[in-house]
Amino acid sequence: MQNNHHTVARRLKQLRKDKGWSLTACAEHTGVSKAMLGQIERQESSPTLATLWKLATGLNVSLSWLLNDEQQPMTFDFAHERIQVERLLAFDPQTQQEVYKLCMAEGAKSHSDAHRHGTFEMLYVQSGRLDIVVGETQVTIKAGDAYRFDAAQPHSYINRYSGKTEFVAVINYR
Amino acid sequence: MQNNHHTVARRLKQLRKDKGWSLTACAEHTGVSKAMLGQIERQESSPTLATLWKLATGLNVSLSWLLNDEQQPMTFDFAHERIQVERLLAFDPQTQQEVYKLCMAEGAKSHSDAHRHGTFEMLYVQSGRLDIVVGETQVTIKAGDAYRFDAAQPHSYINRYSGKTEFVAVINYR
DNA sequence: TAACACCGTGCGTTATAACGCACAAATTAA
DNA sequence: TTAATTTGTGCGTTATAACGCACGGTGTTA
Repeated sequence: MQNNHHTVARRLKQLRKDKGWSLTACAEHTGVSKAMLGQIERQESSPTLATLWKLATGLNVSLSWLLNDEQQPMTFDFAHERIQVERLLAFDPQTQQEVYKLCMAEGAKSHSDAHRHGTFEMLYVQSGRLDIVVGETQVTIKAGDAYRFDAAQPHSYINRYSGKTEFVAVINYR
Repeated sequence: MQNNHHTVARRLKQLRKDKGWSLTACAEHTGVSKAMLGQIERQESSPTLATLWKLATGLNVSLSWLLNDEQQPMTFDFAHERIQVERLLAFDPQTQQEVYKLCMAEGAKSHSDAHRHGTFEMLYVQSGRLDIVVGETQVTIKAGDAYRFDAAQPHSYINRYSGKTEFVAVINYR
């Protein structure tokens, strides 16, 4: 049984618990039989797409979310006193997104290892300039501009310019 | 048969065509039988999660992508001369995201109808203040703050404050 | 032209998803 | 405390997913 069955089981159990639904109540809301819900939670059966769709709509979640592994929130290296990090929006399992605002002093540099496949970042530079190095690619973003890249590669933020740089990092996990 | 079956069928056909694979070749790569592949493409059967997983891995795509409809880019109402819109990042099919920067003059208001289920927006206010009305909920965001909401509900942006408001809108489609 | 290879479809068979129902255990109500 | 209700599991039945295989159609080659 692949990871996805495990994920669906975990998600279903959690959602049921959150809503305070018994298998019977959940069956009424989703249109999937109580016995089948039990089988899914115990990973004793591989649900069809039609059944998965019933689950997603009855539980009011997206199929993607129901099938995907929970991602670990990204952690910035907070040890740099020349880099200030403020979390604007916490990681949300529903949207698989988190948002940070960073302020990098002149000369500051921050490196991130590759994240899980499918993760991407969108940066919006509010003031100053920022150099982004993604794999072998280097890009400079100036104030008012945005840049999106595949965060499943090692990447660095560098402020090689005079004065501080302020930017917003939006991270979307897949 | 729900939309998802139609989506899977379309995706499978397209991928097969792109790779130049016959049903036989595709069966060899995915471990799903030729006859079943045909059934899926003709939407004559609802594949199980195990089969979907085989497809996704054999075709080297994510499950999410295989199951989700291609989204249409959002369109802002450009008719308002009191609202300036700049597209920072175009809609990208891979990330299903697009990014805009908006500047709303004092008193300006912009309304959006509900988007497709699963769409969400993240707003970052750079300067000024902004009122967001989502369904029955109203929130005020001030400069430096971010807010995320379900864009599958009708929503409005309103600048009820003196002076202009500048903010970034990040739209993620599901 | 005939022979061959490949293609997608449909059929019958097997495996399993999905169900309704009964039941034991757990929980709640009197 | 007992009785009533609810809960999750397992069983047998039904429906259907998934398969191997045969077949007609198409294209290529000798």
